[in-house]
Amino acid sequence: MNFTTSEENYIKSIYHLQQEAGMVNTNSLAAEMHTRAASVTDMLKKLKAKKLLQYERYKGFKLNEAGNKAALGVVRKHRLWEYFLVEKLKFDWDKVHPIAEELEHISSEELVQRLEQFLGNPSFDPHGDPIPDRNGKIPVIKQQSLLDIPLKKPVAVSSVSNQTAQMLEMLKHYKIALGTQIMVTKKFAFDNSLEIRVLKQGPCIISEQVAKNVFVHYDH
Amino acid sequence: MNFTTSEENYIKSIYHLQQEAGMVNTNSLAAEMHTRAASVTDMLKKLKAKKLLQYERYKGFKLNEAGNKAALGVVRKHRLWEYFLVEKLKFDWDKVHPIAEELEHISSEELVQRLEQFLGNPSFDPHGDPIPDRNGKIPVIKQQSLLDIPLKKPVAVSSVSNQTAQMLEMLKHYKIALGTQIMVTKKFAFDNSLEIRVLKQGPCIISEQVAKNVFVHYDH
DNA sequence: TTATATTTTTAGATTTGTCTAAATTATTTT
DNA sequence: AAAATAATTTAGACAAATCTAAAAATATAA
Repeated sequence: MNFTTSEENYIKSIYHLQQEAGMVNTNSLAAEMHTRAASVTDMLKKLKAKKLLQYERYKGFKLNEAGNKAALGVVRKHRLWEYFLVEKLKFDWDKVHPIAEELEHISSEELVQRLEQFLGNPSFDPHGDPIPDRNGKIPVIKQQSLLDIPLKKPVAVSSVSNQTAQMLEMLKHYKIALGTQIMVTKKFAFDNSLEIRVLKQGPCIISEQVAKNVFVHYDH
Repeated sequence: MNFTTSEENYIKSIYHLQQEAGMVNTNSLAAEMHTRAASVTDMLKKLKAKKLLQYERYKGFKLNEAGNKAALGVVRKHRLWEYFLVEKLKFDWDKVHPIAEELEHISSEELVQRLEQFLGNPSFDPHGDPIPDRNGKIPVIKQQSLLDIPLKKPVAVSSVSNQTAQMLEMLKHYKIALGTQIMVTKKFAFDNSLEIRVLKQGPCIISEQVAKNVFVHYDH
């Protein structure tokens, strides 16, 4: 099946909202996509006609099997291109998202497979997000928010869930990147901020909002 | 200045027709782009409004300085991506054109510059066509059609002007690629076909139509 | 449980790029 | 130079994706 760029963008956004928020509705999708509720309704009809989602007017909607598969295909392309941009073209990891948003719509299936091979079949993109394989299968790792890590346990950063340019800029300032080793040295009950120690850096304090979006795994 | 995909495609086609045929008119452009003359007229008005070409109704049209620069930007992206596809992703040279047609519309200027550097600043794409630099400057080499080469002079293939899949498939069959060393051993007056000797291959005969599109330079 | 607020959908318009068919301008032929 | 032919443009329509404003359905609150 072939999709327009616009259809792919809708499918991908629905997929992400279903993952992260669980709850998707017309307005939240419109907000996510910086468009209007009426436009969402229009597209939902088209996607239903293409049998990519269940949809009854006023009753909500949800990707079906085919829709999920389509979404994973776009996510796969996006993350492979991000990996390419960072690892091969040496872009900073906080600059690649908008470019990958364009590249993810290039249609050639052979291109994606050759790109994947060229990159060495990576499992995670530069933000730590898993790259689905050609069958849509996603690798999993056990990871927890930095907020939930006990004191003095060494951990390594495995992904960052908030990927706004602002967030990534801030992490760069703290010298926190994927794989960076971290230890939580103090927790402040007042505002849930954390004092952490970044490997080879002095201690620093990060807010609850930052910590919530940094995911780590135990490092031994 | 930013252009739509459609605008870029028109600009690029006008540029190519101006190079190769010298003569461009509404119908030939429509034919080149597999569209209708009326659509061409519509787009010409838009491109004129954007000051990319001279155009007076019924009087013909021609890219101006800005239009030429825009065209060279698209050609540059196309050829860099073709180089990437063949050299890095190991695509056959006769398969890359349609994919590069999509990739050439990715807008990031930084992407193009990093890609160029990653590829080692190549001067020619996998079909032997010159890659404009970031200022639109095109490298030149002295080359001639195989038709015009005297007997027994060793030459190397430098480019192929007809880049249809059919042509490229045929050259692959003859084991002729860029840089391949060739010698013309006989010319037949009857149909202007040539007997040639491809390095490390037995002699073979190619038609005038093929020879006309194979460009070579002297090889010493 | 009626009234109010929120969410979602429809109706109708707009933009971009395309098309067909008819009209206009230019070119060629006799 | 008039008539025939070819090239080009206009007029009007259409599809995709979007929008605004209003209507309809659902959810929440008094």
